[in-house]
Amino acid sequence: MPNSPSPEPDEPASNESQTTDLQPSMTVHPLGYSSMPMHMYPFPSGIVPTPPTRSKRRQVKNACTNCQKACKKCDDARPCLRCVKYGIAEECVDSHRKERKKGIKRGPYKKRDGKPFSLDPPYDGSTQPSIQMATAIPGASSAIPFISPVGFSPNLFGPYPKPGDPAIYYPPFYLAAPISAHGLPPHQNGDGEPGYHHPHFYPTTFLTPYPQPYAPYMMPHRPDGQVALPPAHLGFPPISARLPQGTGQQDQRDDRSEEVTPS
DNA sequence: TTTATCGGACACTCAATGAC
DNA sequence: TCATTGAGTGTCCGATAAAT
Repeated sequence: MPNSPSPEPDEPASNESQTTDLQPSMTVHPLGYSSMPMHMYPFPSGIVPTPPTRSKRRQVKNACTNCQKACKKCDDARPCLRCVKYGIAEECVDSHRKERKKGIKRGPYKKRDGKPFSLDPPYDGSTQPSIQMATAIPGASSAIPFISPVGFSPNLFGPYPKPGDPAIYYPPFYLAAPISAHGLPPHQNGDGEPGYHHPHFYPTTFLTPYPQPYAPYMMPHRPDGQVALPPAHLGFPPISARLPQGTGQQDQRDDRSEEVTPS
């Protein structure tokens, strides 16, 4: 049986770069996508980087004990999404990592034919990486200041950027107006209902005013039991107003809907 | 049909090693 | 001292089994 109905919306391995994954490719893809299937990537057809090279699979530094035990994808948040989904958030704790052995003798290293390799020609600034073509979407900008969700380290969304690293590109789909199943923004789809309940439009649930890899319903809870939400001045409706009713996540959305108050 | 299990491919870390 | 190598270890994909 295929895995499709699996409770884990994991990225399929088939979407990941087959190991042409020499070091340079590690920085090709923007962060946050590692937890999103490639077919959901917000690149308009024709702009999607081709051939469909898989991005390197990214791993969390430390999976929780539950995910580790289940051999399932975890995330950096505690509780992790999987534990929250399964209602075992209180059991979501970092697994213990063994200490690496020291003093192991290693044989003489062989040199790899001379020079450092590079898959890509040196970037001279005159051309844009194909992935950045997504900025061609009207109204979008790549100059989006990164805002970390309340209570979350910026590192949660990136490969631990270091000082001097180039700015991380976050695709404009985070900013684009959501399109409902009727082709209208939420609340305008003709029946007065939020337009986010069609599974074929699942990607729109990722629309969020700031870059983060979670669907809105996946927004992690803060220690006070509420969930971080974008500031109201960004003009986004409360998440509770644009999510399907009656899902397993409903309770989570409800207790944070009042978190957004116009300022 | 859904959920659980787990083998194994892949990713990551970092001490040992080698070049300068 | 710094860069490179590659073994050790962890993560999690995806196939399969079991449960419902």
